[in-house]
Amino acid sequence: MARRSDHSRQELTELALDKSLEIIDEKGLSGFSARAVAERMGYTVGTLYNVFGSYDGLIFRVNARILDAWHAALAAGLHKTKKDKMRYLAYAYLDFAGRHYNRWTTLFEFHAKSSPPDWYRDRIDRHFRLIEETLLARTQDPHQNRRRAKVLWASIHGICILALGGKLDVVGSDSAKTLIDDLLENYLGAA
Amino acid sequence: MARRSDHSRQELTELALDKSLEIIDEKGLSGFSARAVAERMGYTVGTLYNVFGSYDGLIFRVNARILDAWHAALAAGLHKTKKDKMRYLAYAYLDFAGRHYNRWTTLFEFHAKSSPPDWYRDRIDRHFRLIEETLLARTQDPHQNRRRAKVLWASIHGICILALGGKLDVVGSDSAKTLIDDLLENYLGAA
DNA sequence: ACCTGAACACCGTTCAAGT
DNA sequence: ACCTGAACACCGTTCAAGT
Repeated sequence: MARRSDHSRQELTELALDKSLEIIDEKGLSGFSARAVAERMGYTVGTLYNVFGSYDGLIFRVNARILDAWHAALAAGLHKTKKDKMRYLAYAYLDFAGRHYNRWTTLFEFHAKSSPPDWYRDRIDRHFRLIEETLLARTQDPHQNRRRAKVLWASIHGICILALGGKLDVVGSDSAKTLIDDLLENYLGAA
Repeated sequence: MARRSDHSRQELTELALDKSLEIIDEKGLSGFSARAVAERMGYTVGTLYNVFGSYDGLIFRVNARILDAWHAALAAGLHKTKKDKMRYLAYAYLDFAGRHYNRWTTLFEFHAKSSPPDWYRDRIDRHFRLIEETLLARTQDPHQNRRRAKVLWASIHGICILALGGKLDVVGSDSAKTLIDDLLENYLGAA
C-alpha cells in the first residue's frame, strides 16, 4: 500500500507533536509511546520513524516544544516585572511545574540513549540564560554571577522536584512556595 | 516442572537483590528488567513474581538496599565528624551520588505505579532525619529548622542531579562541590 | 508448595513490499 | 517517494500444568 499524502511532511510533524503533547498531558511519559502517537495520528509507527528517525528524535522535538512555550511565558512575564525579577522567575518556575506537571516531568524523566542535538542544547542554554541575566542585575562579577545562577537554578529545581513529587512531606505547590521564599531570602539576602 | 528448592525463599530474595545491584551497577536502570534479573539468577521470571509480587515490589526492595547502605555510610561518617557536620553531609551526599551514580539515579528514576509501602517510606524519612538532626545543632526553633532542612536537602539534591547529569555546564563532581560550597556559605551564613 | 513454559498485551526498531 | 504490514528482540504480568 501507501503514499497517501493526506499530509505534507510539515503537517505530519505538527500532527505528531500535537498528539504527543495530548498523550503526555493525559497520561504522562509512562503512557507515551511511538505506537500510541502513531495510532492517534491515524498512521503507522513506520511513518513516525520516517519523520523523526527514532524514538529519541521524536521526544527531543516534543521536549523542545515544551521548552519553547515555557520560555516564551517566562520571558514575557519577566519583561513585565520591574522589581524583584528573581522572585518572579522562581515563582514562575514553580507555577509551570505545578500546572503542567506531566510536561515538566517529561522534560527531566526522558533519558535519551543518544546525546542531544545542538538545537536542543541551545534551548536548554536559552533557559538558563534567563536566570543568569536576571541575576546580572545584582552583581557585577560575571564569574561569581554564573555560579550563583547555577546554584539557584539547581536549588529551585530540586525543591520543585522533591516537593511536587511528594517527597518532602509538603502538600501541593503552596508549601513549595514557602521553601522557595526561604531559599531566596537566605541565599540572596546574604549575597 | 519444578520444585527445585535449590534455594530457600530467603536465599532467593538475597540472590535476586544481589543480581539486581550487579545489573544496576553495570548498566543502570535502563538495562534492568525482571527478566534480566531472573536470567542472572538462573531462574524464571515467574519465580521472581512469586517472591516479590510485582516489578514495583522488586525495585522497592532494591532501592531499600541502596538506601540502607547509603544511610549507614552517612551515619558512620557523621558520627566521626565533630565540626561542620552540615558540610560533611553535603559532601557525603555528593560523594555517594558520584561514586555510585547508577544506584543513586535508580533511587530517583524509578517511578512506581503503586504507592510505596510503609517500610520504604520509613527509609526515606530516616534519610531526611539525618539532615534535620544535623541542622538542629544550629538553631532552636524546630519549625524553622524543619523548613531549612527541606530547603537544603532539596537544593543539594538539585545541584547533584543537574551537575552530575551534565546539565549545568560543569564537569564531574569537583565543580559540583564548588556549587555546594557556595550554597552552604550563602544560605547557612545568612541563617 | 514451588517452579516452569507459554501465553498475553505491550514496547522500539527495521525494512521489504506495495502504490 | 511515501506508507504499510510484518517481523524481530525485547518488556511486565499471569497462570495452568508439571513435580
